[in-house]
Amino acid sequence: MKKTIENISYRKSTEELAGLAKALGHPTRIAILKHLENQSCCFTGDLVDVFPLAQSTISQHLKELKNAGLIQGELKPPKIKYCIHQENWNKAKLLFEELFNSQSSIKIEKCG
Amino acid sequence: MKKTIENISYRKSTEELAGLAKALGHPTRIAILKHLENQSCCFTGDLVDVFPLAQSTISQHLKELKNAGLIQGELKPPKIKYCIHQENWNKAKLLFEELFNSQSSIKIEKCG
DNA sequence: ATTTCTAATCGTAAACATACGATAGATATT
DNA sequence: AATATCTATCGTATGTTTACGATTAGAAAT
Repeated sequence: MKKTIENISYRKSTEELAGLAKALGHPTRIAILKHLENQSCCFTGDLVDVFPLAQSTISQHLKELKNAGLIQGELKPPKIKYCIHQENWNKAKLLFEELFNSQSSIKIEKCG
Repeated sequence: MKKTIENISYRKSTEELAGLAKALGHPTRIAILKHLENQSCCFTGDLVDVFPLAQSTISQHLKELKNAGLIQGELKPPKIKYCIHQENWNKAKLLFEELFNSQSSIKIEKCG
């Protein structure tokens, strides 16, 4: 990003969808989510055993998923239990569905 | 990426989904796709008028969408007509559906 | 042949992402 | 109080992305 151009603004749903997609845009994070879907929840340590990555790296990925709202962490001292954030997960699902299903049949044919 | 670790390999569908999500992970590219859905197709030049971005930047975004397989370009000299790649679009749709719907009810409860 | 039009590519700067090890903080256990 | 455990955060190196302007390439029209 060369220019510190005043940022282009898009519709809220566009920004949201892009943000979610970005969070999903790494295989490790997809794998973590798939793991959570089977598992109902897990701890950081579990994932460190599953993936050949440093604990700090896993933690970083979890943070991104949490920032995107896709997962939530619950304190279970001394551990932290991560689960899918069901409400946001459903919202995300809807946003993707909207993208993939919204091809209007009334298309503006501008092309030759 | 500090380490030139021999790359972790994930299941094919995980890699594919992550790749697609990454391509969707920028608001400009989401907006381009939404535009294509209404429009049935468009030319690079059209998008340059719609978005306050340089022509080279738009072209770059189109390239990424093309690499991800989400759009295709058809030569209409001297222009190039871009459309949604319907077959891959449907595949992508399925992969996301699979992610969002696959929460197994038989969850392995490992958590306290 | 020259000009015009469209879009890709090149070169580049700045920002962001991904990985690591090391360290710090919070809570149990001893 | 001291120790052990778990996880987040810091600092850092390296690779990738995003933006730009300039240039190039291809086709059509003059």
